[in-house]
Amino acid sequence: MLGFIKSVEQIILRVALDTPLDTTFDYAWIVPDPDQHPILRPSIGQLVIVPFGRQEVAGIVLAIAEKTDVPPNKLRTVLALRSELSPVSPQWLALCQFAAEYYQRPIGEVALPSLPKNLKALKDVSLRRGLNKLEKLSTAQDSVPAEEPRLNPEQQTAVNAITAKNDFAPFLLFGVTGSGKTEVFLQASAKILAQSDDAQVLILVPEINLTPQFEAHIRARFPGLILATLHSGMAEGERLLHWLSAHTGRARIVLGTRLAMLASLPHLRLIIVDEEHDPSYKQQEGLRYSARDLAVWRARQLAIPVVLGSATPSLESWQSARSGKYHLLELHERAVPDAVLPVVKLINLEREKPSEGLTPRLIDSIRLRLEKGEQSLLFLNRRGYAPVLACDACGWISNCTRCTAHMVMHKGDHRLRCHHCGLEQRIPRHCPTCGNIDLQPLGRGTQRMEESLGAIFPEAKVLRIDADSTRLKGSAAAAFDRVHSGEVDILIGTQMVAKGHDFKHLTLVAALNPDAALFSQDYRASERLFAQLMQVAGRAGRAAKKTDGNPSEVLIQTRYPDHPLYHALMAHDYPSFAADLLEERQQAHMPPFMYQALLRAEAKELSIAIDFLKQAASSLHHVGITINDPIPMTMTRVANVDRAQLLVESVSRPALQAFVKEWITILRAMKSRVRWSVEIDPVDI
DNA sequence: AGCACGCCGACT
DNA sequence: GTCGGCGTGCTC
Repeated sequence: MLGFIKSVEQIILRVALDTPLDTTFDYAWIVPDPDQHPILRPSIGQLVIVPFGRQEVAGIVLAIAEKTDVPPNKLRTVLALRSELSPVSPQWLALCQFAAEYYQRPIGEVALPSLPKNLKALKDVSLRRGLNKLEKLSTAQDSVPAEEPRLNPEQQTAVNAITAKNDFAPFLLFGVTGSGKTEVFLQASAKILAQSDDAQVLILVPEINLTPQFEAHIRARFPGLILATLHSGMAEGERLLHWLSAHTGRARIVLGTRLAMLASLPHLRLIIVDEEHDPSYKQQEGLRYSARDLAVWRARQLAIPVVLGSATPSLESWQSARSGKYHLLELHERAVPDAVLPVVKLINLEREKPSEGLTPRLIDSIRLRLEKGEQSLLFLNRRGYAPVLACDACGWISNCTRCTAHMVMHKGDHRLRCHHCGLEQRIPRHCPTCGNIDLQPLGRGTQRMEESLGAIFPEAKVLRIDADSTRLKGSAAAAFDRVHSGEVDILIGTQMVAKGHDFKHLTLVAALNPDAALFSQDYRASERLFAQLMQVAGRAGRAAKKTDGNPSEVLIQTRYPDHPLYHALMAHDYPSFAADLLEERQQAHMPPFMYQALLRAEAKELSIAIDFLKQAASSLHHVGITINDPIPMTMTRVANVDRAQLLVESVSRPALQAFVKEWITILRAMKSRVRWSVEIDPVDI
């Protein structure tokens, strides 16, 4: 009897769980009797199901120990070991560990949310199903790979540099739209994949809409390869399958958005971040990580190359390239056949009065394109019909009752809608305060523009692409297809239309009202505006030269035609624009010459949030750390919650890290009822 | 974060 | 009489 009991061996598993509690959790694992079962020993990186309070949750084994400090009456036993799933690698755990420390969150809150839900399910049926499906994925392929276009010398230099050595090497690939960055990505990938028969390449794009066309490129070029895609728009079953194919090493190329950065990739040999400047690489909730920054860390850890590509790099990356931290690869020419840079012209709104938001010159230009059978793209970064509804008689305006924001008029479904909290109501028939029935929409959104265009050009096919018109799954792709097919004459859209798509029949691009960003509170607004306009301008430029030798045209309606941003844009001169901004940033001690952390606080009343931040500000002082005054956020109230923030700065990243780490401990101990969070390297301030 | 327990207000 | 509000306490 005694002998039998002695043979039951217990070991301790240290497990990471998805909870804000900043610890790991110890569980007992009873090693089954080796006489009856094959020896089943858990290993580090294995997925387990454990009891946690009254719940049962998934966790990851971080360590295995002989004993624990947890009192025996509290120690509970692992419910199940997902041994059919190979453990995640120590390198992947190290990536999560790094992200957890850098962004000041427990590791479980990094590692577990990055796994597909079906993997973490209490029952292992979906995992089994996924693994079965994976088995059946065939690599057999009979189609012939599309031919590799010849590279121009600059592209060739870039490919050679990227693939030159088996070591960490960060590259900034700088080149305008059409300069052939994609081709560099594809051929560098091809080389890396050819170097070993298990190598994996990770390619990140800023948004879901861009995955299909990149996917098409990859499939054409690598027909025999298993490609996994990872983005937030996937069904859970599909996501599990793709994640598994990456994790097991079967997928050789993984294409995805920001969240793909945290995929398990055991044989990762190259990371590519396309449009690296794009703000969507920064997660804006939960763990607020920068996928681009993690890409560079992960590449260093694995001693592999990483390529950041952009026509308008982030100032952070540009500065790193200037300082020699990154290797700059430049593509000057438009490598795509028949492509020339579009001509950028400004239309002075002070001199040319617009009607319905369109100046006569712009209307003439659109008409000209219509007559030639070419497409026009109008860029207006404001969805809805009108940003606000107002009463002329008493001054009432359609403010949201829960936010510091206007409710936007949406004409189609006859509603006022707050874009921040989702509050909706019918458009009132008369003014809620004075009863006046003549309510006026103020300003112009894409819907109203669409309506005006229809009236001015009744013969033209007008298509609107924005978040509202593409709400249904697959409708965005369908809309873009209609543009590609040439069926559409005039395209009106928000920033959704600015990214990625090359429209072959497009020869006119117009920015209708970009000025607002010039004088924004947010010092990054002009950097973003430049990138956005450059990007939207890049949509044009193929068809015109082919037909009549004229380059495509970009028209910008502005009240500030002398603004340096527009001049840099006309000259297609990102480097001098960036040099000016960097000079300003250095003078003003702003990023990338300064590191920042932001403490945000939310409360029912602003004063409560501010008081909390004041208390936080005085709770800790370090040499070399600047603590600014608490300020209400620009949009103070969202969904009936008041928000304020406190910026902390330092020229030293480690000093800032150390400060924040200690600070968070103090803030937790304050036991305030205020909801707060700390963000490292914030982008919206 | 969840989730449960716990003690006070307006309802079938 | 109870359904349910959210305060606070705990999670190996």
